[in-house]
Amino acid sequence: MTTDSMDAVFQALGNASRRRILDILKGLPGCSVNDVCRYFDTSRIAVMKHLRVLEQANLIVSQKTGRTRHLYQNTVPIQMIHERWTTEYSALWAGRLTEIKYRVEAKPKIRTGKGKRDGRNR
Amino acid sequence: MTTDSMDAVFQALGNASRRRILDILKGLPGCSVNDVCRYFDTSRIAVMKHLRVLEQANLIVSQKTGRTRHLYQNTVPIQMIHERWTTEYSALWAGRLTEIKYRVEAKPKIRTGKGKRDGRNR
DNA sequence: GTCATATGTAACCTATAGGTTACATGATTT
DNA sequence: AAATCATGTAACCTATAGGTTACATATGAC
Repeated sequence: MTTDSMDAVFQALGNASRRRILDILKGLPGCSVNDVCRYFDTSRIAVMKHLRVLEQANLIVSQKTGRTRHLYQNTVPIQMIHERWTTEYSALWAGRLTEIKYRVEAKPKIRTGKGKRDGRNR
Repeated sequence: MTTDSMDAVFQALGNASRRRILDILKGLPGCSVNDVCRYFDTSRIAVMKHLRVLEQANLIVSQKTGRTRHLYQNTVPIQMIHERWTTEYSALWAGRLTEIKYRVEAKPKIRTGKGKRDGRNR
């Protein structure tokens, strides 16, 4: 999982309406766009934008049959993040802070151009 | 954990620089703002804005001694989300999709005012 | 064929994200 | 005391988020 796709997943999850859509699709797999809209007070277009964000983050998939678009939750990205975290932070989850291996490496900083007039802002 | 704080946590995690800061603090607990800045090519102010977002999401805490501000990761919010997900999506994690209980309830939709001229956009 | 329905697209608006430079302030060092 | 250093704040800029209305298109029903 690339860092860009992690960006997309977390950003998509960073909105209560979108998390709610995932809950709805969990309960009504294959439902239509209008079905989802019934749960919201906002316009259909706003919901469709949320669906677009979720689809680009690969958190949902859609399949069109006729004129209706059927929506399904895709649990793979959340599973991948879950697995990654449980391995990477396993010591933290268990509360065993001392077991964490420190492995941060400082990359040489270059910071070319783009101003930097006042050195105190570095 | 309120939905607002979940918003804050996920939004904070939805940025690679901020996730990187968490990794840095995991490896260098108690380091200063300038220490963190050495890992980035952006200005110190940009890093401080990321730190503000992380602190408002409660993902880091800071303690000032003298003129230096010491930064520490706070694992509680991620632990809470992890726990919530492992209970709520436990069937999904294990790949047992059929075990999920459907429990979505449709709230009556009212949608007062604010336009709605074209009914097709509902 | 006509009409209603489900979805898609375009243009617009306002608030926020993420970056910058300039400047201010308190703590250490010399 | 003076200089330096770590941090904080203010003002600004551009791109994106999240919402709206208006319009377009394709499909199902009668």
